[in-house]
Amino acid sequence: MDVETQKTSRRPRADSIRNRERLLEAAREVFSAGGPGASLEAVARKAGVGIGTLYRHFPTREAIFQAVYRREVDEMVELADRLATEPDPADALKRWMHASVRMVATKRGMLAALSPVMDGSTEFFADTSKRLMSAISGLLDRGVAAGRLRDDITADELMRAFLGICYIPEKPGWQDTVVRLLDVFVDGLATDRDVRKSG
Amino acid sequence: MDVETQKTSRRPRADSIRNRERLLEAAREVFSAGGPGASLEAVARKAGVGIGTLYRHFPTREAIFQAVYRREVDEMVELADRLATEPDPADALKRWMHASVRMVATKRGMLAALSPVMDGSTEFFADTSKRLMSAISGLLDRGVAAGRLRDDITADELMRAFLGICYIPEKPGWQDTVVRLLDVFVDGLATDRDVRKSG
DNA sequence: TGATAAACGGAGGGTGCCTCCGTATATTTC
DNA sequence: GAAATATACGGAGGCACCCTCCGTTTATCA
Repeated sequence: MDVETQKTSRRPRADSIRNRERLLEAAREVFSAGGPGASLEAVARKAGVGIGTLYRHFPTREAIFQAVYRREVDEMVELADRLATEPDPADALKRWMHASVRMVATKRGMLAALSPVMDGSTEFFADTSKRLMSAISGLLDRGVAAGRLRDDITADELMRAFLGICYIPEKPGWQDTVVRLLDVFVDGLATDRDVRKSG
Repeated sequence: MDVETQKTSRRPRADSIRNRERLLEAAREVFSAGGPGASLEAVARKAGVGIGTLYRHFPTREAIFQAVYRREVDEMVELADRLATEPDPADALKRWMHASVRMVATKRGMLAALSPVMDGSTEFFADTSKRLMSAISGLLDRGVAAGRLRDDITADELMRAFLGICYIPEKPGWQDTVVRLLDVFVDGLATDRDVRKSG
């Protein structure tokens, strides 16, 4: 089962790896722009490969959605790790949320497209949301340990609040509103009111 | 413009009215079951009319979505009115939210399908959300007036909290979780802790 | 430098989207 | 009650997308 133990089989072909990469990049762009109605044939065209190639790499619509989503989550987790060195935990939390809002914004349609098909992907979402959770709780815990953030809010609640606030019907200025509300929320989390200067 | 003043033109044909009604009913069922991927031809088939008839009544995909959605909102508003006679305002609020969760649950896919197309419908959503708002604030105000609910939460905030809590990735037991969280929220709204018995 | 496993591309059959227009019928008029 | 006509109806047709299947191409291995 383990890839490392499969010495007997050939190693993956270079064009296969390259095309998979191109497809993921193209899908990210197409989904961002087109939302749920995005056509898989458009993705293949943008990637410069045949439609058959797309379907070999990602047998179902769900598979390619998930692959792109997983990549987004990776970036959010990485950003959280990078922000772990920030001097001010509340500020780090704000920055992480701001960046994540941008991702949620561009990927909103994708997530919307995903939910109806999620019957078989419960475990996939359990996994990714666990990773998101540990990213968010890393930032939160550090702030609590430093005595800079309240200790009566769990990472789970923080995530729910984050997603809930992001879930606002879009109108002009949408993202600004969300960012402001999130800042207010984090200000409320802070034990020290001085964080309010930023925004 | 007013229908009543149009005495000069013929009155609408009976079959037209009947078919429109059938289409709306069929659309409600198909969208509930199938989500955003639901086919308009399936709606026409279910309604027992030709596809052309569907498109004459609802020229765009958006139009039929909106008509169904408007009907749902009507029911939520009516329910709020009916609940206005409940003795316990907090209980009325809980009941309204429970029923609304059920609607959000079945219509989730529909709403998801709507958001990407919402460019031209900003004013439509402004209208319906205004009506939802007055329904919710009716229930809220009555509780505040009776001294049974806190007065520092606006209807707008209540609605945002309601929608935010509803926005949870679905997993088994999903709706139960939402109902419980909503109850907790309303309990928190109550000035008198005794309401906690229900649920 | 072959041999060949693996990947590639795109034709093709099916479905849905939406338009258009010839046909059918409900309403009105006489 | 019958003719006139405004109105609505149905579905064919052209286009895009979905997904499968398989003949062709090519990267790897010996």
